[in-house]
Amino acid sequence: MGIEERRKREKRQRRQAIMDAAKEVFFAKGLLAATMDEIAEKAEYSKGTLYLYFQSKEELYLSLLEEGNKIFDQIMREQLSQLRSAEELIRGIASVYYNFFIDYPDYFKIMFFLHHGDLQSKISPEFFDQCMCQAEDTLRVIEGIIQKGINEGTFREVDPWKMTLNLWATANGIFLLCSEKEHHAFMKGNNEKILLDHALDIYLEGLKKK
Amino acid sequence: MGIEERRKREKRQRRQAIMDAAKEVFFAKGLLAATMDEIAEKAEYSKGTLYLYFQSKEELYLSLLEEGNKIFDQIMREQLSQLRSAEELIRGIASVYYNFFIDYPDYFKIMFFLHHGDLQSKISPEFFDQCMCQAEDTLRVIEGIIQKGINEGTFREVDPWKMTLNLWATANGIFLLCSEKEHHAFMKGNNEKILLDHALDIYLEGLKKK
Amino acid sequence: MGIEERRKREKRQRRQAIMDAAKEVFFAKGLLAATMDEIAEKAEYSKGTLYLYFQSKEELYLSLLEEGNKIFDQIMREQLSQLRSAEELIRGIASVYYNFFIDYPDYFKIMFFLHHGDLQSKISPEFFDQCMCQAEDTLRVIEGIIQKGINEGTFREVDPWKMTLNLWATANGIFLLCSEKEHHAFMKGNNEKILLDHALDIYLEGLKKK
Amino acid sequence: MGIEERRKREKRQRRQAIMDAAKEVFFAKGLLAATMDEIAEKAEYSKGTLYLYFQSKEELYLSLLEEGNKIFDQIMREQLSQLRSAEELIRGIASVYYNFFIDYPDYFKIMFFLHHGDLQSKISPEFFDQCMCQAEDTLRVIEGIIQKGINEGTFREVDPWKMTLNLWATANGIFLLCSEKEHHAFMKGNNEKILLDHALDIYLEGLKKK
DNA sequence: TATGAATGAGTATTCATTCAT
DNA sequence: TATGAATGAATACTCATTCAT
Repeated sequence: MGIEERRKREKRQRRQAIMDAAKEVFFAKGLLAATMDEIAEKAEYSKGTLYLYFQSKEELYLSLLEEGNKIFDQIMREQLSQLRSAEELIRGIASVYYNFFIDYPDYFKIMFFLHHGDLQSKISPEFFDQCMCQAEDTLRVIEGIIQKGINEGTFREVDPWKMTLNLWATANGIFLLCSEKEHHAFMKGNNEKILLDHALDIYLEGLKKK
Repeated sequence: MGIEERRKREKRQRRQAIMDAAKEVFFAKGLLAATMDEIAEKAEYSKGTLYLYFQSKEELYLSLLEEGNKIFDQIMREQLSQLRSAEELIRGIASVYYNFFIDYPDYFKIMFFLHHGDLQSKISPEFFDQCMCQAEDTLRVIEGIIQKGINEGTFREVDPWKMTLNLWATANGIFLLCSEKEHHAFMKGNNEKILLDHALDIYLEGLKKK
Repeated sequence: MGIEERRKREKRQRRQAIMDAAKEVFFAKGLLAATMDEIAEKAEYSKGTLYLYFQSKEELYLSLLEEGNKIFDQIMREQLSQLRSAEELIRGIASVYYNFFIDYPDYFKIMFFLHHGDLQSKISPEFFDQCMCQAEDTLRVIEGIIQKGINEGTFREVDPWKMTLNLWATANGIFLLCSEKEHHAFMKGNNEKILLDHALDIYLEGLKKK
Repeated sequence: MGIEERRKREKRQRRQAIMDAAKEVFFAKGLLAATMDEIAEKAEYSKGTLYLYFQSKEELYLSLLEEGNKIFDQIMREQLSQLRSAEELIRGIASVYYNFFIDYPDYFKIMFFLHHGDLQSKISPEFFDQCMCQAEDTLRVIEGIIQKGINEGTFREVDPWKMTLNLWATANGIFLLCSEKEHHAFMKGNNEKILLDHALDIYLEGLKKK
């Protein structure tokens, strides 16, 4: 009885171990430059074993994406239950996004650079769409919050969807900037948190009704 | 004398022809997936010839980056000569950046994705630094403009450097968003220009002294 | 006792089940392209189990050959008991060979293509000899029949062994031709049976004493 | 002037050298078991070089087939110019086929076992058809000779096409038999030539009008 | 200077075989 | 006895780089 369960659990664990190794390698090198050899070595399994769990390099890569999406989805949902004022909600969602970026930088970057390299040609359009839709669902929540702010008279009458895209683009731009340039002198004293908060300060000031 | 000159000019032209071919291929396929064979074919030179002008695939790639930096630098300088109000300057620089993105999408993306995966390990730190410094020079100009706005009493007393980074990150985030998601339903009716203008509207509204 | 017997019987049955699966796969794909995975799946046993019954892929393949030889031997023997005229016997044996080809195409082709490429290097010479000897025994029967025809004055004084080899080669040539070319226009209206009968007509006409 | 020519000639020679090495390996091991590594080693070129001349293992294999077809075609044509009696022509063509088998055993076997392995799936149907048609053209010549013999009153009124297929199948069966069994005791004193002549003796005796 | 021919290390993937349970 | 998990050697094919001409 327990034997079957144990096997399944162990199988899941091995699968996860491979994914963990893959995450490191894919993030460090990118999809194309990463090699199954290196992943296998890092996972401490033979290359053949990798193919028992994933049909191809691409499938392995995509499995990480899926995992990232799921994790973000869950975190999001937990936070959304605590509704407050529009401004607080905006800052709250930014905070969730920031935390995800900090806690799961690998996932974030894999998700973010999905487009890069030759994955696109090997990704099934269905899967790609699925990712987009998941993302849009989340963004629509933000749009709703801005609309709420407008309705309540807190915010000026801006286009809530444009504003949503601006917020998202800004957060991504900041994270990207910090990832790339974090070691550079001109970033001194600034990090994702500080810059994101600063951007929100200005944005919210610009949004508020006077 | 004239002979010497002609030779140099021809040499420069051949080098440029190779870079032009490389640009197309690198942009279409990315650094790793692009092959010297394909670049050679497109340039209508033999593969061997490529190595007379560039020591390696990576050097060829980097030469494009350098070129992009130079072009942007020049455009920037031309615009900076026409100084006006702080707000106009901010919008002006955004416009320059936007035009560069539109006119030279290849350069922009090569510059922008420099960090991602492939190249990182092969780039010489010196070269990386050089790029950073060039970028910082430009950003310091923006900082100066914001400072000017504050001094003149147009803008609130924000941290001009943080604001600069925010603006840059936002523009990049928007361009990236539009590149990746341009074909998706939720981007309908929005493009780089519209979103960038919208972001500036809100930012500038938030920046202005009341 | 009964237990022991049942076990042996079951063991034999499992062995046979594996061989049946192997037959399908080997015939469909050939020795090299067939995989133990596929055979295991078709046999509904694990790959490991296959190795309990057969030491290697090649041994499994050869076991089929042996089986084919045995079956042919048995059919042959049954027919040989009904001796009649030399011509009838020749046609009878051709008919047996034809029926074997039709009823057991898998065995036939495995036997027939034993020599080709793949297996040669891995077959033990002893096993190969064993097959040859089995074949020779059968051919000697045919030789005997021709000799009988000569002795009885039915056939001309030909070399009975050469004639035997001719008959065998002709039958094999026809079967091979039909296997390979059966779908081609120029085979229209002809098949193994028709061509074999036609060849026998001419051969027997040429053999008969005038 | 001569430089270009020399290059072409050398290129052809290198191509031929690779084909010669491939012939040996393919014949010894079969399509599937042969490796590009081994062919490269035998040809004394690097594996990469092979791919400069042939796009794939299969293309290399097929190039041999094509070569074989051409050679046989040419030999055939030369012999056909010397028309004589029907019986002589039959024996003449048999002789040509025999000589081809002796002189080009590699080609013969590659052509003959075209069907084997997984080539069929990778061969373009056009190419396959082309081979068939070439073969049919030759066979139609034999058919014509038999018809001629019938018309002249030399041969009995048999189906000339069936007879043609019989002759072809018999020759192939004999060559196959001799290839496989040449080292075996029961083949002693017999070879392709002897058996083919013997088969023709009987066939022609059976064909002749009495 | 320009070329095209050659190279060989590198990559994803497969599969017969082994072995602990 | 039966399994399924793991292995690693093998294989076709690629491509940046070199070099003789």
